[in-house]
Amino acid sequence: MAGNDQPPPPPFHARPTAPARPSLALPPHPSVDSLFASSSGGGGGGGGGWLGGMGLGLSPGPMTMVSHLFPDGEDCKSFSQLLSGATAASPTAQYLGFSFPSASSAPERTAVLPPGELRFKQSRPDGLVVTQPLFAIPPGLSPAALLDSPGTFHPVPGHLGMSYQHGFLRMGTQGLQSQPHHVQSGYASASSSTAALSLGRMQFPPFAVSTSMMNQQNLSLEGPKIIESEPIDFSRPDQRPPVSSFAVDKPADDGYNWRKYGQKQVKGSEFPRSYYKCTHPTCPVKKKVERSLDGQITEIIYKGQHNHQPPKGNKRAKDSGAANGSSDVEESSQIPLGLMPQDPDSSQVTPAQFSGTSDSEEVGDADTGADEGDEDEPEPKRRSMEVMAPDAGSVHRTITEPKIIVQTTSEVDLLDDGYRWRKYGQKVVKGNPYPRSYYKCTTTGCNVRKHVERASSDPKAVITTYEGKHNHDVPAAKPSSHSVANSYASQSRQQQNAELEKHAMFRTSAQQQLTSRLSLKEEQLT
DNA sequence: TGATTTTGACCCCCA
DNA sequence: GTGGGGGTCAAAATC
Repeated sequence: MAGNDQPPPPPFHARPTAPARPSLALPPHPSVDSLFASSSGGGGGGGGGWLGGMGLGLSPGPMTMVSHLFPDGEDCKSFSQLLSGATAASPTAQYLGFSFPSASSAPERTAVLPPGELRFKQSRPDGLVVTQPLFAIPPGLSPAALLDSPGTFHPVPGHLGMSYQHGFLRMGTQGLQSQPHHVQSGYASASSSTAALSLGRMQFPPFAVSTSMMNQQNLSLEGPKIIESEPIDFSRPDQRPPVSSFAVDKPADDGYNWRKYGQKQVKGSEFPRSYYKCTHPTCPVKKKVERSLDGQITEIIYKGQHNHQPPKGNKRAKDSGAANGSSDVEESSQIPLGLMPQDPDSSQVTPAQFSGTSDSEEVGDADTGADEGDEDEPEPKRRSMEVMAPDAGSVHRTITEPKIIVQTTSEVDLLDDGYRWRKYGQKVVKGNPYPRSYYKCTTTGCNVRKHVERASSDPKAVITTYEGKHNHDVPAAKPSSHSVANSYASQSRQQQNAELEKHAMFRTSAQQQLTSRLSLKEEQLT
């Protein structure tokens, strides 16, 4: 009995946790390009619909991108919103350092902070959309909680730094929503992972981070700045920088046009499931998409096989391409967020396909150069390739996987994070005179990697992206001139590890797959 | 006005 | 046979 007989779905915070569902999204169509051809039936239509472009060529990029920006006068409680606002208009916040701890999938989205520290609840901003600069607050971070926490969010004057990363920010914001939802879930959603938020000198404990932040490719620094200024009182509308918004509400853009014909709260899942049909008259293909509150696609299941070619020059593609200003976001909205670990049960994802994922992490580029020649291609497109390994299959699954830690290291030792690393790659990225470097933890058996990227405008501004979780303790401390910085880093590490430790048990097989694939890739490189 | 989304209701499968 | 749950329909709403 569905529908009418069903009692209204319980509030998310009350919903039962769902088991981790490792899966990989494989659009039924092999054409990578089609993935990016913005299509999807989305569009016009009334009602609300899809929040942002889900990844996978997708919209809220798999994430639903939402478009609310802080309405004037509205009491903004969303930390992400606050940050977004600050970022957008206030130089003060132009250099906010975010530190996202590694990769383990966070089974729960509530990060318990030490007494006196911020407590990031499961709440996720509900569809925050900022034009730019976009600031990403990982889903799982409770803006409300953050702000409500006494004495927690007080940027140190002159140290309120924000990593001004376009791509990353865009990605990150994709899933943000304006209204925080306190979701209590034990579901090890791949869409979240622990992460440490670093605000200036403040090291916030791990919190859930959406996979939307996982793609390193978007981590390019564009004009990071460190500005000395008074802390912003985000609670004051008058101090909130103006921000514009745009709405991105569309289903996964995989080159085909889809029409949503239903949505339902599925038992056992904390996320609503949307049903789409290919709009082609005779095409039987359908797909089910589950999205998390922050708009991220947590799962996509394709059913059937297209019996036609992807529409060319579909409306979506045309529209998205023309979008001014927001086009960037739109574009990013189509970027699959984070890793799309292969479904352990699926044999449809090949290593090559997966490499696409790595590609998005740049590591892939450095390692294999597989994307040589694609450099001129829009990153979102390349990124989508990772996920889209469209194989006309009957059922494909996808699930986002958090995994990258992004942290600006203006105040933290650029490379000395306590672990030992071996540089295995470096790459010069277009538009950035400084090469991106790739490191691998030297500890045997540890597959953690990190990618260090310097801002083109300020070599001191670095984004370190961690991938994976250390399976060992921090090596004996080594002398460092950055004692202070390291103390923060150390503290952060401890918190991260503690959190990771806590989440370890929830690690999904998907992540294991990821690890194995990374290993494979590494082997291929060597 | 047409396309698309929303959403309650209905249908069907299965334990 | 019954009820739960997933999938689909279709009117209404929206753009």
